[in-house]
Amino acid sequence: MTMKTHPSAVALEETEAPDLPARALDDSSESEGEILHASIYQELRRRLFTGKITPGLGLSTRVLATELGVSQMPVRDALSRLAADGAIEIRSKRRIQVPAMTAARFDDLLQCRLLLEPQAARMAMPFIDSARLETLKKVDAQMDAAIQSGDVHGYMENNFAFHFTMYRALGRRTMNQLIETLWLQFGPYMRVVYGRFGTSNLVDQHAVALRAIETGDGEALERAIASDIADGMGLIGRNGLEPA
Amino acid sequence: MTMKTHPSAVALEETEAPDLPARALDDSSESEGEILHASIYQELRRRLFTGKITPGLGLSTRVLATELGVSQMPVRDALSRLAADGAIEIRSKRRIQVPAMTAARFDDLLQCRLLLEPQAARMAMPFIDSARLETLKKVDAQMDAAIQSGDVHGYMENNFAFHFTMYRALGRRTMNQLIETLWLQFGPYMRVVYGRFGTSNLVDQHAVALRAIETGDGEALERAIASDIADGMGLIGRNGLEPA
DNA sequence: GGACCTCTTTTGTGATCACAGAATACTCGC
DNA sequence: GCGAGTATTCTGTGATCACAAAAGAGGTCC
Repeated sequence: MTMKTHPSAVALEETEAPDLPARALDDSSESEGEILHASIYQELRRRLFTGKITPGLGLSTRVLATELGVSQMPVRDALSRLAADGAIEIRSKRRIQVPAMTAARFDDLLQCRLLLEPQAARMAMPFIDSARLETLKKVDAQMDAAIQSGDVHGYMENNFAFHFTMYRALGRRTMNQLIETLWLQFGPYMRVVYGRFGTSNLVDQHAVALRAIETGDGEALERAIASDIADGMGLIGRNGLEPA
Repeated sequence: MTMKTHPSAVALEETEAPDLPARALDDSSESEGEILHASIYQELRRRLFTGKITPGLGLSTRVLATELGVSQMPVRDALSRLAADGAIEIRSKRRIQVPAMTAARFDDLLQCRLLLEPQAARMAMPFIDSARLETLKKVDAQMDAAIQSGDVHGYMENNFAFHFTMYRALGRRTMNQLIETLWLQFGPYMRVVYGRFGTSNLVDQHAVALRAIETGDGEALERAIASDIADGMGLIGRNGLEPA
């Protein structure tokens, strides 16, 4: 409706989680700020990672387009990519939505996370310099604060930042891509569960991980991340999932 | 150029590897034959899996569109999805191409494969019924024949069929998605290497895997798949990669 | 008063057009 | 003959239009 040629100014925030000091190497940055559909893709990813988009929520190309001030086209492109990631479901001529979580899918995601992330953390450890370690500590502190105050969104953002600050220290593009795919899929669901049950039951395995990094104990880090995943998602699994 | 309204008939072959008797459960089938861009997505995936699209090859929306008899739009959608999978690179206003393989990326892919596929095979083993086992044997025989006759394309198709007949027996959508992402990325490259060095050096670890399945030895199957991956890609790695 | 049918609205999908930038081909000058 | 600069072609990107199908709302009939 009445937006002729290239609106140019799109109110998109940064493509990453907030206050990550230096974006990790590799990463699909380059100069994507100029390409509209790429910006929108990153923006929607961010919303999924941090649970701003909840499952069952109906997404619409036109609605998103007007909301972001662009035409359908770049939104379509972005949604296509997200569909390829498995983050959203585009059912033919019907509605676009975040797929519902089932017990089977949850187990699937959990297993994949346990297969990839502990190993990724262990491999990344040698590349975590003091700067990154400081970042991790700061993020962890912010996450603790969020847990204390019951700030679900803050918790998820900092949890995301913590994990990917580690993984991205390793330059492995494909491995990060796989892990991101997983987060894209369970992110929306975690938000729902945390919103329903609060963050008070969350235990902070990150402290153990930090100690492991400081002492250079790769195996301990691997175990800590595995526990972190199993604990967090185990809590969700018990509470949030109806028997499928 | 002169193709007005919906050409309808698109010369797309099946979305899967050829002569897989029953398409595995789960799988993104539904009724996607009707959606154009989904068909094209599957077609391009097939070409990537089996190495029909080689790295460095320039892809163009318009060229592909006219080749397939459709407009740019569905091709664009399909390419967007493939870009999300990491299978192709869309560099802004430049050209779309299959990313070049580097030693680092190769190691990355290899490591990811070793992390996921042996486990996937092991978990899938209980679900490999006699029908699937027969399929595996047949595919393996065809693969051997392809190796003997130096038929690179036949080898790759049957190798693909062998692995995914196993993985898809397990219904894990996300895990399969991750593995498919990996194959999409190294598929084009394998084709080049095999084409350059022939298939004569290939050893057939599949026979060991088949025996493990028949005897119900999960650990042996896991080891066999790991060896299969390491052998095959190790051969490539030594021969095909220039020092990056 | 409730179930069924119909009409309207909204949706994703595909096609076409327009534009800016990159890559290639071509030409001119040295 | 060759290199540099220019012009043309081709590219992806974004916008707009058109259409069929699905969902929702409304009314009607029993």
